[in-house]
Amino acid sequence: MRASAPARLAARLSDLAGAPVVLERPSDPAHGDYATNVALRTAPQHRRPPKELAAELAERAAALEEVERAEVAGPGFLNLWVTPAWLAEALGEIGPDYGAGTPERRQKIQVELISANPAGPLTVGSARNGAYGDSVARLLSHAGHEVEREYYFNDAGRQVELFRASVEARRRGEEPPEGGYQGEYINELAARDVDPVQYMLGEIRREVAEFRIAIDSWRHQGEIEQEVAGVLPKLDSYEAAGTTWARTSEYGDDKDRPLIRSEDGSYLYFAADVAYVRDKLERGFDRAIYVLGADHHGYVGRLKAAAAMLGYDPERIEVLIYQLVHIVEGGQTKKISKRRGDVVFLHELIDKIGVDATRWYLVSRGHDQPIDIDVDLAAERTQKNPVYYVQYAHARIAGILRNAEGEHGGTPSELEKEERDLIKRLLEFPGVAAEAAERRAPHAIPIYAIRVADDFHRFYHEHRVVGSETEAFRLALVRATQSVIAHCLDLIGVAAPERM
RNA sequence: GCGCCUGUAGCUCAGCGGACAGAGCGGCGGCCUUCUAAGCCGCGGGUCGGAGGUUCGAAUCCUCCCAGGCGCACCA
Repeated sequence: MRASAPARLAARLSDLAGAPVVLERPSDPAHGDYATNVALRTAPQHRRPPKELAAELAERAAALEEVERAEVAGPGFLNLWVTPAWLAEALGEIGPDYGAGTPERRQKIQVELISANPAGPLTVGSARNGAYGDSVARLLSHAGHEVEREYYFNDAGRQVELFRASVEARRRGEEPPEGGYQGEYINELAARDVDPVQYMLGEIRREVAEFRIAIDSWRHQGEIEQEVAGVLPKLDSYEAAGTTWARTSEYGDDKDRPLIRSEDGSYLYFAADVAYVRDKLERGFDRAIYVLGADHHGYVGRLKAAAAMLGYDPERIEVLIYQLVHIVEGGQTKKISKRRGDVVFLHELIDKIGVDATRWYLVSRGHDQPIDIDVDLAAERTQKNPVYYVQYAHARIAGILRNAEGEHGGTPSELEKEERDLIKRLLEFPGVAAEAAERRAPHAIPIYAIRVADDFHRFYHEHRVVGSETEAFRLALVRATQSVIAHCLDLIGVAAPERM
C-alpha cells in the first residue's frame, strides 16, 4: 500500500525543503489548495528570514509537475495550487481499501469493551462504552492491526448475587434486600420462569449483536478465578492487618491493594484483575486495551501496576477512559444507576431512534466530553441527528449510480470549484482515519463525514452528473464520494443505505 | 485534601501550535418542470472561564485561580 496522494506530495516537498513538510488545507481558498509552514518552523535553525526560505521553496515547488502555482504569503507560509490532472489521478486511488494502513509494526491488539454485569439490560452508559470501544477497534483494524474484541462477564460476584436475590425477593412478594435492585425490569424478570442471571447473559449477547458489535471472545469470571491461585505467588506481596496485600504502590499505583477478604478468605476483585491481566498478555496480545467509564479511572494505576509486578511492560496495558452519560430529567442531571432504577436502557433508545442514530450520537462527541441525554427530548433532538444528513448523501449517490450507464473515469482539463473542493475533501480521509486511530478518537470520523456530505450536497446542487459533458469523470467522483462515506459510516458501525 | 476530565455563538459540540475561531440545532429570508428539498443559498450571533508566562505566532503548551463532573473501599 503506497502512501496517499497528499502524503506523497508532502514527501516530495519535504525533499525540496530538507525538512518534514506537513500540508494543511487552508480554510481561506485564497490561500491555495494546500499550505505549509515549513519556512516558519525552520527559519530559526537556518538563521534566515522565513519569507526568504519560503520564496526559495516556492520556486522549486512550482517546478513540480503536480503543482500549478506556489506563492509565499503572510509571515512565510507557502501556498500551493495543484493541477486538475493531479486531483483526478488522486481520485482514482479511492477504492475499497482506501486509507487502510499498514503500520510499521502490525500489532495484535485486544479491546475489552462493555463488560457490564449481567444484572440487567445494557444501559446507555454501557452503550457508550460499546459504541466508543467498538469504533476504536474498527479504527485499529482499519489501520492494519489484528484486533480481537472481548467481553468479560462478571457473573459470580456480589452484585450479581444481589441482583438474583432481588428478583427472587420480588417473586415472593418481598422488598429487595439491602442495596438491592429495583425498577420495572426486575418486576418483568420476576414474572418469567428463568434464572435471572442466565437469562441476562443471553439478553446481553443479543443486545450487543443488535448494536452491531461482534464480540470474538466472551469470558466469564469463573474462568479467570481459576487462574488466581496460580498468580498470587508471583506477586510482590506481604501480610498485614489480617490479609494479604499486593505492593502495587511500588509499581506506580497510588496505594497497595488487598488481595483477600480477611473476613472469609475469598479473593477480592483485584486478585481477579491481576489474573486477568496475565491471562490477556499470555494469550499473545501485544497490547490489551480496556475501555472504562470515568467512574473507573482509578483503575488505570492498578492495572498497569499489576502488569509491572508480573514482569510485563506496563505500556502493553492501555486504558481508555470515556466520560459518563448522564440522564437529564426536569432540568436535573443525574448519574445513571441501574440499582436505583434511574436509568435509560440501550433497548429503549434503539426503540426510539434506531441503532444508527444511537451509535452516531454516542460516538460523535469526544470521549472526554460528558453526554447528557434528556429523556424527554432524546427522540426529538435526534430526529435532527446529522447521521441522516450523511446517510442521505450516500443514498443520493446511489440514486445517481442507478441512473447512470456510462463509464467511470477520465480527466477533465478544468475542474469546477465544487469538484475541486470535494476531491480535496476525499483525499483527507486516510489522514483523518489514521489520526483518529492514533488518538483513539473515533468522533473525528462523524465530524469529517459531515464535511464530506456537505461538499457533496453542494456539488450535487450545482452540477449534474448524468448527461453532463464530463459524465464519466463525475461518475468516478461521485462513486469515490460514496465509497468514502461508506468507509466512515462503517468505521462507526452505522449503516450506509442505498435509498432513504 | 489528592488525582483524572471538562469550561469555545442562545443550546449541543468541533477545532488542541499557525494566516480573520467553525458546524449542527434554534431565529429570520430566499431556492424544486431537470440524477431523492432528509437538500442548497443568504442574514444575525463569540472578552475561546479568569490572570500570568513560553513563542515570530496561543482557544491550542506551562503555572496559578474560579466553576462543574468523576474518583480516592477488605464493592465491582
